[in-house]
Amino acid sequence: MPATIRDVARESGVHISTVSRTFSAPHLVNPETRSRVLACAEHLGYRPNRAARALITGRTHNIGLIVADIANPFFPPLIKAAESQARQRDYHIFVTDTNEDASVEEGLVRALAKQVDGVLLCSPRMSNSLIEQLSREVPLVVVNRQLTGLPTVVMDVAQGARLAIDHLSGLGHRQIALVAGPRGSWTSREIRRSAMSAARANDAELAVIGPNQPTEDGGMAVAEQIVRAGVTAVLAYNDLMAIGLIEGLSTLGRSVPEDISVVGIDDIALSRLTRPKLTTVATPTAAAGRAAVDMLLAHGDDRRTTAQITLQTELVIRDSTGPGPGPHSHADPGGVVATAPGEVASYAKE
Amino acid sequence: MPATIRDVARESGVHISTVSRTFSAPHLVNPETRSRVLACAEHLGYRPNRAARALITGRTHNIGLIVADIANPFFPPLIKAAESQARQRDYHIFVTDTNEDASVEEGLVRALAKQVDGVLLCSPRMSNSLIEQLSREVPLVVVNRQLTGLPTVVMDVAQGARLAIDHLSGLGHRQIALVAGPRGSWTSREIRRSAMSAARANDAELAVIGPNQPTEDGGMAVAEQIVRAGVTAVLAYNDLMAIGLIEGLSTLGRSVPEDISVVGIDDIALSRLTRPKLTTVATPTAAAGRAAVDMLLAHGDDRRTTAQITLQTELVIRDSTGPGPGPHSHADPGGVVATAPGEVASYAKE
DNA sequence: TCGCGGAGTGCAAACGTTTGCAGAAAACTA
DNA sequence: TAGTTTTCTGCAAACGTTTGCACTCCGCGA
Repeated sequence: MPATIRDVARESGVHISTVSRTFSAPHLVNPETRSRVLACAEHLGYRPNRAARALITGRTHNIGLIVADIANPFFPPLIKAAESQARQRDYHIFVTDTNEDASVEEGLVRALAKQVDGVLLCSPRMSNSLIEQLSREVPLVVVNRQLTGLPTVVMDVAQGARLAIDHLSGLGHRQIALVAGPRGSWTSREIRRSAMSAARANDAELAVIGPNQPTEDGGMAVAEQIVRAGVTAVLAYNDLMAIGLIEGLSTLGRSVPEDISVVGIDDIALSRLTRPKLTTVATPTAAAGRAAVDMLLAHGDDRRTTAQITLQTELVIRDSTGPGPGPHSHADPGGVVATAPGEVASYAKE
Repeated sequence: MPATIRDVARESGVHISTVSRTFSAPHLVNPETRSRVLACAEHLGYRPNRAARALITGRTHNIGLIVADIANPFFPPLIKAAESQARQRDYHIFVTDTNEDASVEEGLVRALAKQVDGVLLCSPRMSNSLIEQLSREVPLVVVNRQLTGLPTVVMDVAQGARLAIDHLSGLGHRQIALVAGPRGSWTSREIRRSAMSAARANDAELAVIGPNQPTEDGGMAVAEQIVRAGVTAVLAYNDLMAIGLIEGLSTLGRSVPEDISVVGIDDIALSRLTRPKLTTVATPTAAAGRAAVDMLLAHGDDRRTTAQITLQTELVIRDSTGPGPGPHSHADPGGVVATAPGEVASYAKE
């Protein structure tokens, strides 16, 4: 029913190849003919069928974007940035959600493989080897996990965790808990590794709790363990968990930051709106989205760039952290200036 | 490079049509042949090219889902529900975001048109006539806007607004403000219409403020106007604005609900986590997502169902509303039991 | 006058599938 | 046994594009 290239050709009295060229290589056709063709196309409401085009050219001009949980406010800024970056280059982003489920993830990549020119895999939960295998079926850029041999974009959460622990130690906290993220999360392991070494360096004890669901409920669920552990400060895997935890603590009669200090990670918009406002490690999510799109589109046909990008993080001190029982050091607990969130050009190369 | 149907045919010694049938009509091929073909396919890593298939069948097995703002927590539950509903029927959902921009919206529908079997248009900002025009280019289901002649899914926000105003009036509020949503929003108009008539019925005055951006910032931005208007209660277009507003009021030294009562709409997860917890009108977002997918897929080839579905809403009373200056009526301000959020089968037909 | 080159266009073969039709073989039915 | 149906498979034409090649004109310089 919709007009095809043939209809336009008939109506404008030229061959279909001329119509095709009018759209995909305008300089090859006589301006006069071109405008006639365009007029007919307009009149018939013709739009080139991208699927048919893809069949020939091998490029769909679509990019798949797979996230663990679209309801996690961490992702939307990344998604939006990726979308606008893609749109500028005449690409479309198709977003899908895996429900934090590794097997769904695999199926989605496979399903997407033939309909897109590449996939942005954010915060994957599947195994490294599976990712490597999939990367042979479709160009992949992995976000939030480092993986040799594949193009990746990660945030420097190790630095962030270190800053957070230093901050808490500086406030006099000696008993700190780390609320871990989901199983299979590279970021969670990275945070843990770095937080442990930072705690050791500060003579603090670090109790690791988890793995947990990275949601408000997940945070709320560990409140009791936190209280039982007797810690005076907590670093949570993400802001959502931190917020849930604060809520959970309050129902147990503990207040933040008076009784317990809490630090989140991500700096989602929400963390400015809760009471108390959340101290957190800001991650440049939008920049990550843009960078990922750039990397995917960068290597035109010479497949398999394996550039690795690490984006800086920054500690943002708000109201959910306060002095602990220990001696109050006056080491500067302030934030480190990081990659400006709006700056694409300034990816720090690793 | 990736294996095609021809490779499989060669390897298994049958014609390509047999391979094709092995996948798309297995009952037509001899079990023995079929298993041989499947083995070869497996071995070669063959997956049917959906684009090529779509060219012939005219069905892509994809559905486009366009939302105004993916960062608005109202949408994710709808998206997830739609995704899982679609997945069950072997369809994929492609989500895109318009940044609340009507012109982007139009472009997206057009771009999506050829790559999907239909589009779910959520909370559109464009004109009715444009929507109707687009619906001739691609099957459309409109969510959050009523439109004759097109299949639509809406929430009964009129009822919700009425319940909210009744609740506030019952608490003794006589000067109420309505913080409107964005220009072009059907829902916002509907709320306004209903709230005005409910206010009249309750002998209360209703000041309308807006249109506004439907975000935290949008809510925060009107705090001053609210204070100047001298109202004692507010109904906000959505929870996000309500939360922003509460924050804004607090920086102006007004506390909720002591000085001013605030009611939101949507019942996003977050509204349970802010302090005070938000009184709000719950909308069955997940059910809407499922219903929309069902409607799109329902009319197989007999295009153009024009069923209209209205989902019930429910008032959820939490901590952001309290007694006003006026006489305290004892009319029941309680919530109305509505469509269970998990129930798909129970869409209320209009 | 001839030859040459460039600009514009048409031709037809692809791309990877599906599917109506037809033929062959096998399995029934009478 | 012969006829009839069923089951399976192959053939070839689509689907809507892109693109290398070849052709025709036309203008230009020698």
